[in-house]
Amino acid sequence: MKFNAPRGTNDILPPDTLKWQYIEKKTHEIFSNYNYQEIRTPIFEYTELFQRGIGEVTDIVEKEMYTFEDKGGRSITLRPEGTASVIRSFLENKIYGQAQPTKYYYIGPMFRYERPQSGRFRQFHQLGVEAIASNDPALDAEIISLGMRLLQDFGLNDLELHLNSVGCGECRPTYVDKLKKYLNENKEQLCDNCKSRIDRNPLRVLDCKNDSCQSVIKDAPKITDNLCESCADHFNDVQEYLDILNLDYIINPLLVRGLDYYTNTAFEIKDNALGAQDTVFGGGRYNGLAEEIGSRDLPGIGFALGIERLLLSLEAKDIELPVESGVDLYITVIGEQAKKESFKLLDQLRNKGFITEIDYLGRSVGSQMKSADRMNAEYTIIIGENELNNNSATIRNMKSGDEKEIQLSNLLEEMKQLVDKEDI
RNA sequence: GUGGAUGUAGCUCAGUUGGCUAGAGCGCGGGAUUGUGGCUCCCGAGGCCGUGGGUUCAAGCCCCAUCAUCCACCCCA
Repeated sequence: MKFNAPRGTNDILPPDTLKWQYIEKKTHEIFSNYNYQEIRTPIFEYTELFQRGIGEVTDIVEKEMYTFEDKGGRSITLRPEGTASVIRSFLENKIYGQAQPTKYYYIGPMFRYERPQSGRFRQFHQLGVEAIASNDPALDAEIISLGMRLLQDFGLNDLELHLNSVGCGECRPTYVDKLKKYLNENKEQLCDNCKSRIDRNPLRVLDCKNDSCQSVIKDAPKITDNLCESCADHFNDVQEYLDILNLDYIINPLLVRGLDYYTNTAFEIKDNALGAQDTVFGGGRYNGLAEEIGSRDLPGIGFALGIERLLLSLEAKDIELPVESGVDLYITVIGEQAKKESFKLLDQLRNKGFITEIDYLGRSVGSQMKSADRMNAEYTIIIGENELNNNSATIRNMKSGDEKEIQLSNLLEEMKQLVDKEDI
């Protein structure tokens, strides 16, 4: 074995690709239904976009980016997430000049340099939405319900929705100061990691799993008790809209998100059957992002869903996506002459829309039948010397084993009758 | 970046205290049926035992290194 796929990357092979196609198809359907439109941005961007957008002190920017210099000496980074690119595109293309809000969705690969583990890869795939230029809490609820609707359509009904508000530029700094003060007072009980986080990123202390830290966190001031009036109102309204939609949620004041641009609403959908990486999708509002990477103050909200994690979640629950594989017809040939006749027939059948296959390995009749069986062929069309002489073909129903010989001139018509295909 | 586990056939895995040509099941190919799949039976192909060193008369097994995979931490999708 000479080559491996690079660490943390995966080949997606048949029949798994069918699942991916199904997910993509459903995504297009459902997102369209909510009137979100697809946007496709580059896989790489100038590094600075992510540094500014995601935040210099985040883990992503500090240690997880695939950054390189191109031949022109520019610093380029493979996108680690989708939102910064979408907002950049929105601003660059002056979409703000059109009727608002703008509702986009995207689907594609993202890249982060991390040690792979269950549910985490260096190249992974997200589908996500962004609703830009409105601060309406109804949109927060719409985004969340859209994600839940997608999961529901895949058969996932029992995932936990965690909801929080992380405040805004007004109230968060005040809260962070308060939290810092509290943490410093209880510093002795915190793990080393958290001690150093008090100054660097105090919100992160909140989701430390260390037991001793947990006991400190339990009585720490909660962001939800320290929101300014407008943030508190927004948070209440989001909950009200979620209630209207009958969506269950868990208020989780400890939920913080690792990207700097989040404001107000933050949410994660977790599947506790998943292990350490249990967030299937997560997102929130990012009212400060556009100003950070552009010059306009534009609100926005979105989520990103990890396709690999969605697949893991389905697997954990033994849910099979309704994907179909196999062929309608398999042509079994006996002899060189029959192969040549059949090759024309193969083409005609395919032109009529039948998924049709033939042997390319010169194998025995038995083996050809076996192949037909393995491909789940509905019918096998057998053509040998007898049939050649009669200008006919023998068709065999692979389920019942029934066979009959029919004239080649009637074959196309006959197969239309027998094979249930709506588009034929 | 840190820690733990694991690398033997296409896949899942056996392989004893180191001891002759390295095994099974499944899958794959052929045959039993000179033109018929699923069940059964027979035969067959396919292994630098992850890689490189070392110890030994002798290494799949012991030691070291290295690479890869998995899991966890950090953090996130």
